[in-house]
Amino acid sequence: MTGIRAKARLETTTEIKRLAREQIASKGAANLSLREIAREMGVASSALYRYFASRDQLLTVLIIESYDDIGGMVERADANCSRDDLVGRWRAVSQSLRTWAITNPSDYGLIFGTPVPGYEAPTDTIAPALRYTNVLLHLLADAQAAGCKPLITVPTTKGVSREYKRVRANLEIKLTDEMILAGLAAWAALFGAISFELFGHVDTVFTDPEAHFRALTDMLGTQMLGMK
Amino acid sequence: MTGIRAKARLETTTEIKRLAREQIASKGAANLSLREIAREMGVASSALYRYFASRDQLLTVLIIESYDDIGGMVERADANCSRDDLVGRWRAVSQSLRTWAITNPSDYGLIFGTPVPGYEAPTDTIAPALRYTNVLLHLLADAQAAGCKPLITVPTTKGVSREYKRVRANLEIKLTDEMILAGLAAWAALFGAISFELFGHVDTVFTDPEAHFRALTDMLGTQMLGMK
DNA sequence: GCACTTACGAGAGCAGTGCTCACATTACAG
DNA sequence: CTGTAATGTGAGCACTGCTCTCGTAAGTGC
Repeated sequence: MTGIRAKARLETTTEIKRLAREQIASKGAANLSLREIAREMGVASSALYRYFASRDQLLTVLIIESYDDIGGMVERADANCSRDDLVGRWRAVSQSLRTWAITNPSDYGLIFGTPVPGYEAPTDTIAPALRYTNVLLHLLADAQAAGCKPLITVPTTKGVSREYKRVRANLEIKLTDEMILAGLAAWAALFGAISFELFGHVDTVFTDPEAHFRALTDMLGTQMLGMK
Repeated sequence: MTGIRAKARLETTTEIKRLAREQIASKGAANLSLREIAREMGVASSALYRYFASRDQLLTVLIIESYDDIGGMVERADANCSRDDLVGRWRAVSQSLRTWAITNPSDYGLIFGTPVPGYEAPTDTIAPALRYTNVLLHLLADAQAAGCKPLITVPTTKGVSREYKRVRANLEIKLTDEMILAGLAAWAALFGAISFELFGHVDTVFTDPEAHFRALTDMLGTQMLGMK
């Protein structure tokens, strides 16, 4: 395997993925057609199977790349802020998420939308999927270290404490129950709002969804980061 | 059109829908196959087109029915509570939503998941889609009438106020900006949490997602309904 | 009760899909 | 320079949504 073939292979692979993304964007993931990709590339459809074992595998690769893309985006947005500007970091992170989602709606749907039936996310997707989550977790940890406390707290039941204990163990970050709850709430609201906007559940109501999104995330930030 | 044919038609129609739901549940909406339905019914595939103009139209009908189903569910949950027990109503509404979503995951995906590509939701779906939304809106209105104020408020910008003005006009309910923001935040968090749970983004973390969900909605209720 | 219309189902057919396989070609390695 | 492994081909299988023609059966007006 000298350079020539390897290079050609890489080029063909990326070209396939590029055309696949194009198709997904214009006609949706469900209508992704390998034959059409082949047609556009002026090649026999069977040739594509030298590069991807199946349609599903192609989709998986695209999903992993999307996870990495969004992860990098969020990491960069966070890194651009001064470490102790927690509110600013939260704003940057949430804004970058929404921006990415709007710029790549089909990729967002691929990740956060209805799972493809019978499609079991391979373990390869787990690590990339955690990248953006880790950014928020570190933000929460830093907030806690800085003495932030969520504004609203509710009495936690035994069951919840047990669950959050498990979360703590999984994450190796020792957040308080209140912080975990606040973080998960903000997380859910964030993706709920983005999904609503993207999947067309609010488009008849808002003309400027970004304004609302800013107000929403500001509120979430206030709740989550509380008084320092 | 005397009874006999009309009755037969109704029966066939419901049977088609039943089998379609079965298929969607087992293999996903994208893999819904009219031919397979026909096969299971022991009938020619073309016969189905006497009942539904296309696969998309069948999907639309199913979506509308799901909207009505979830709407009725939420309405009943709300109606079962004493009118002035606002916290209880919020709990009932959010719980019933999650329960419905978990009981009918494929229907939830149909409504709140990635839209089927190229599928433009017909106007017929708008009215049923508003049923469950109205329940929350009336809850918010009652809360405001009872003197509730959201706990956390953020300074609203001009842009947001303008947007919320439009919301108010559309809804014919005069909620304050703070109430609208709190309501939308709770709404987003609710569906974000349910989507995460259903679409498998948290199943590695929680063993008892309901406990967390309860804590989450309690917190949202506290924020939204505040001090009476 | 009879003729007419309408609803319904059958089955062939079109264009598309994912995927497989035997076969040729071509680039690389020893 | 020869053997091997990677690559592309094109036919083919089984499937899909959907259309069209055609025969039959059910309901309707007189």
